[in-house]
Amino acid sequence: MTTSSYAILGLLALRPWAAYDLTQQAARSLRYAWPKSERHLYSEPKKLVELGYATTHKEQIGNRTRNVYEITDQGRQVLSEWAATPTTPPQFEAEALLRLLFADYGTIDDLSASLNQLKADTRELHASVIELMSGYLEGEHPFPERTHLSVLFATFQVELFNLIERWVDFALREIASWPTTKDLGMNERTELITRIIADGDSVLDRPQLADTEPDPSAH
Amino acid sequence: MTTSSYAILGLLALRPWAAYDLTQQAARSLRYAWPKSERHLYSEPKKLVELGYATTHKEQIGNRTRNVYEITDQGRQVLSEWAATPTTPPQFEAEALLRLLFADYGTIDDLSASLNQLKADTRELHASVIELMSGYLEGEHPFPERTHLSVLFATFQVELFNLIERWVDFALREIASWPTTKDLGMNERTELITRIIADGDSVLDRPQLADTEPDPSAH
DNA sequence: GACAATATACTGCAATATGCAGTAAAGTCA
DNA sequence: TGACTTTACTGCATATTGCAGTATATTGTC
Repeated sequence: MTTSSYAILGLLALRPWAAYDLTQQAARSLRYAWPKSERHLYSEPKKLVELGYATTHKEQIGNRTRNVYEITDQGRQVLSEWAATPTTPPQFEAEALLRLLFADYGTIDDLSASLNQLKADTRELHASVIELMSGYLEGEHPFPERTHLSVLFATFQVELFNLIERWVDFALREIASWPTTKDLGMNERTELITRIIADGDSVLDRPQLADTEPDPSAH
Repeated sequence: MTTSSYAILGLLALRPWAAYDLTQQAARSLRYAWPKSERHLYSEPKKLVELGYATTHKEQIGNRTRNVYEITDQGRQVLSEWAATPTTPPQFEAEALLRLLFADYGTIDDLSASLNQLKADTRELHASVIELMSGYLEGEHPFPERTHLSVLFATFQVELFNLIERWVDFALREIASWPTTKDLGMNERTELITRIIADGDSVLDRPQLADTEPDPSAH
C-alpha cells in the first residue's frame, strides 16, 4: 500500500465510485495535495480489489459498462490505521522555477515567459478552488458533513496560490531590471535580498524593497 | 528528453560532475523545484551520454572509480533551445494535507501529529536554505557569477516555507477548537472562513480571525 | 594504531507511476 | 444527421522510486 493507494481508498470510504468518477473527483480534491495521473486513478482501484480492500462490479449504461468500486470493512480498517502513521515530507515541483535556476541558458524574455506561464497556471488552479468555495456557500458540497475538512484544506491552497502569484510579480519586477540573464552575480541588489532572506524575513509585503530599486518605471 | 534530463544537463553545463556529486548538488538546488530520487540522478546522465549530450570518463581514486560526466556542444545546444519551450504547471505534494482531507478517519491527535510533522519537515528545509544564503554572504557560492539566479530562486523557497509554517499554526489553532474530526460540516466558523477565501482574501495575517473564535485559550 | 562509524560511489531489480495512443459508446448542439 | 464533446476505459512503452546489496575511503577515538 502506497500513499496513493490510501488516497484512493479514502475516496472509496465516502461512497462507491466508478473509476471515471474517481478521476473527476481527484481533479477537485486529491490533486491539490497528492497529484496523480488519470491513468493511475484507473489502475489503483484494481489493486485495492486484489488486496481485499475494495470490491468491484460492473454497471450497464445502455451499451456500455462502468466499473464501480466499493470499500470493504478491511479497507476501512487499514484506512483508520493509516491515519496514525508518520507522513512523508512535502515536495514542490515547478518547471518554471527550474527555468529560473538555469535562466542564464536563455534570454530575459524566455524567463519572463516561463514565469508568466507559472502565474497563468496558478490563476487557473486558484479560480477552480474559488469556484468550489462559492459552491460550498450555495450548499453544493457533495458530503456536507465534511465541509469543515474541505474548507480548512482549501485555505492552504488559496494561500499557496496567492503566494505564487505575488512572488511571480516580484520576480518579474526583479528581472525587468536585469540587463541580461547572465553573470550579474552578487551585486548590491542581490546582496540586499540575500540578507533579507538569510534573516528569515519576507521580500514580499515590503514596499521599501519595491521602492528601493528594481522597478525601472519608478524613476 | 524529459524535464528531468534537462535539469541534469543544466548542472552539467556548469562544470563536469561525478554522478555522486550530482546527487549532492541536486540536494542543494534542484530539490526545491524539481525533486528527483538519488537513484534517478545516477541513471539520468547515462542516458545523456547515449543521446550524445554528455561524455563520460572514469577517474581513479585509490582503489575506487568515479564516473565523471561532461556536457557536449550538442548538449549545450539543446539546453538553450529548452529555455524557450513552454513549462508544465506546478504541483504540490504533501501527505500531511492528504491526512487533513481525510482527517475524519482518524483522531484530532492523529491530525495534529501530521500537521506538526509537516511543520518540522518544513523547518528543516527552511533551515537548509537559510544556511545556504548565509554561505552566499560569506562568498561561498560555487558559481559566484550565478548568485543572482540562486538568490531569486531562493526567495521563493523561503516564502513558501514561511507560508507553510504559518498555515500549519493556523490549522492547528482551528482544529484545537474542534471537539472531534467528524461531522462538523458547514458550521458558523467554517462559513466565515469559506467566505473569506471565496473572496480571494487571506485567512493568515488577520488578527480578527484569530480573535473571533477558535483559540480555546482565548475565553 | 586498531576499530568503528560515517561518507563516498555506485548497481540491480522489482514495484510504482506517467504519457500517449487507441477504442468506442453516449450525449449535445446546430 | 453529422460533428463535436464527454464518458469510460485499456495496452504498452517509458520514466521514476525504493530498497537491498557491494565495496572502498576517511575520520574520530580509545
